[in-house]
Amino acid sequence: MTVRVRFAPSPTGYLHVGAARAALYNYLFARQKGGKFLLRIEDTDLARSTDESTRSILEGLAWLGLHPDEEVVFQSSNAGKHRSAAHKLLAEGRAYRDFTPKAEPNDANVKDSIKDRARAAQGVKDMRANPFRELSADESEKRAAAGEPFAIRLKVPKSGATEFDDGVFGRQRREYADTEDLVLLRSDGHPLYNLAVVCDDIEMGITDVIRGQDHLTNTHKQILIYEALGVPPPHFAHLPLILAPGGKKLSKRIHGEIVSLTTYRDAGFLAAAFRNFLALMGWSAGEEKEIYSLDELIEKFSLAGVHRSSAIFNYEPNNPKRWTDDKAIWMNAEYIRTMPLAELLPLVKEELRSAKLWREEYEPDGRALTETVPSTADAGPDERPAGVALDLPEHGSYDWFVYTIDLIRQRFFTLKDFSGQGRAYFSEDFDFDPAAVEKNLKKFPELQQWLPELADRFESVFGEEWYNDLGERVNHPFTETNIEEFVKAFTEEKGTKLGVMMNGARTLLTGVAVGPSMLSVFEVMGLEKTIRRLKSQVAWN
RNA sequence: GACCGGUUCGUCUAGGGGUUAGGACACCGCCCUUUCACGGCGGCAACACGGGUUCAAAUCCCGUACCGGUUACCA
Repeated sequence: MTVRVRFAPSPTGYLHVGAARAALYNYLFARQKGGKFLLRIEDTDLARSTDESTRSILEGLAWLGLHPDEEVVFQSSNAGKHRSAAHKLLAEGRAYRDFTPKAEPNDANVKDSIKDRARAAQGVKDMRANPFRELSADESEKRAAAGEPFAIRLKVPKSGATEFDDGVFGRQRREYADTEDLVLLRSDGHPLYNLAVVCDDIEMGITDVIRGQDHLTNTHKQILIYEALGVPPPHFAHLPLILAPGGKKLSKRIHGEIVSLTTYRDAGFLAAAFRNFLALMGWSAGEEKEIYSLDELIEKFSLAGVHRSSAIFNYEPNNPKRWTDDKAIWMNAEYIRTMPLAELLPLVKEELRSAKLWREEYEPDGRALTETVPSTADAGPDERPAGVALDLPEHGSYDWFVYTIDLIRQRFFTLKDFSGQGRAYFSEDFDFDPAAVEKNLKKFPELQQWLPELADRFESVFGEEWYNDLGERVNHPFTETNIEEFVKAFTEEKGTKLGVMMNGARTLLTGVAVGPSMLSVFEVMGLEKTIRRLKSQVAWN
C-alpha cells in the first residue's frame, strides 16, 4: 500500500517551529517510502481560524521546501461529511444524544479550569455516568423532534481497552474506563476535532499519522471512532514536544515570535540550514554527523531514530548574540560559509535587493549567479577572476561581486549580515560601529593624520596607470602583494605596529572591527574607495 | 487528582549488560594572524535518586523525585 501522510495544522497563528518539524518528519517519511505528503488545514474552529494564518503556514512550508503532493484540504469544507458520520453512528446506536445544556466556556483559562475540575473529582469520575446514555431511542427522538438542543456523544463500551503500537512510543494501552463518551457533534451542529480528524484521514486515505505527542491520548479516542465506523485505523507515531529553556512548552503567548518559523526566514536563516537543525531536534541517525542535505535526510530518516524525550529549544531573549538556539545559529553560519556559491549568491542577491544595495552590474546578461562558480577563498592573487585584481573598471563587476561575497561570507552568521555588517562593501552610506571606532581609531590619535597620509601615498604609487603597447598595465596594480609591501614600509616609517595601521584602516573602510584579511579588503574595495574612505573624517567626529 | 510519557555534559545527542561514557554547539586556553565571530590544537563538563537482578547496570526490573502531555460541546 502506498504510504500517505499528512501535516494537519490549525490556522490559528503562525507556523510553530514544532509544527514545522512535524511537517518535515512527515515529508521525509513520505519521500523515503515513495509515498505522498499531504496538507490539511484544520479550520473547524471558526472563531480562531484566520486566512492570514493559513497563508503564513503555506508560506512557511514553501520556504522549507515541503510542498504538498496533492491539493490542500480544508477541513471546514468536509463538515457535512463529518456530520453525517455522527448521525450514522447515532442511527446505529454507537452514539447517543446528550441533552445536557451546554456549559458556558469560562474564557481564557479553560485549561486551568479543566485541570482544577479534574483534580477536584479525585480521579474517580465515572465516564459512563451521563444520564442520557441509556435514554430510549424513542424518547431521544421525541425530544430531538421537539427542538431540544443536543450534542452527539460516542457510546464508549463499559469495559475493554484501546491499544495501538506507536511508531515512536511503542505499545500503548488505555482502559475504556479512562476515556469519556466524547462529543462528536456540538449542539450547534459543528463536528468536533476527533471526529473530523478521523473522517478526513479516512477520506484522504492516510496510512501513517505522524504528529505531536500532545495527541497521544487523543489517539485512543480516535481509535474508538475508527472502530465504531468499522474502519481499520492507520499507523500512529507521536513526536516529542519542543520545550523552552526551563522545560516549559514552547508557546506563542509566553515565548513570542521565537517560536514562529517566519522569524527565522526574516532573520536571514537559510531554509536548508534551519531544516537541517529542525531535523536534528528530536531525531538522530545514530551517527556523528550534523550536516545533512535534504536527500540525505530522506535517506536516513526513521521513526526508530526519533526520541521519546522532548528537546529544549535554547535561547536567551536579551542576548543579541544568542537570541535563538546557538546550534541553529552555528549551523546557519556553517551553511553560509560552506555551501556552493551558486546556491548562496541568489539568496545574497535577494537580501541586497531588499536592502536597496543590489546593482544590476553584479549579474550582467549571460552571467547568471546560479552558474557554477568555484570558491576563490583559498585562491592566490594570480588565480582570481581578472576583475578582482585589477581594480577599476572591473570593480563592481560580476567577478568582483562573486569574489567579495566569497570573501566576506567566512565570518557571517545570517543573510542579514551581508546587508548589515557587510554594508560598506556595497554602499557609501554605512555606519561606524562605535566600539570599533573606539578600539581601532580613537585609541591611536595619530591615525587621524597617518591614514589620510597613507591615502595620499596610495594615490601616488597606485594611482596613475601606465600601459605598454600591448595594453598591459606596467606600473603597480592595487593588489594584495603590492599593498602589503607598501603598508609595511609606511608603518615602519611611522614607527607603529602593522596591526594599528591595518585595524584603523579596517574601521574606516568597513565601519566594523571584524572581517577578512585587511589586504583583501583593500583590494576588494579598490583604490578609489580606499583613498576616499581613508581620508574621510566622518568616523572621527 | 487520574491516565500516559520522559530523565546521559549548560544545550542537541551517541551508546541499550563489561566503553578512559563518544561527537556537536556554547564556554575557556593555546596556536595562526594586521583585527576577528574563519581555521588548527587542547580543556572544562553528564548517566536524576534509592533499591533490586547480575561476577558485572548508564544499559534490565521496582520505587521515589522532578518535568511534560492529556483529562473541552478547542484544535
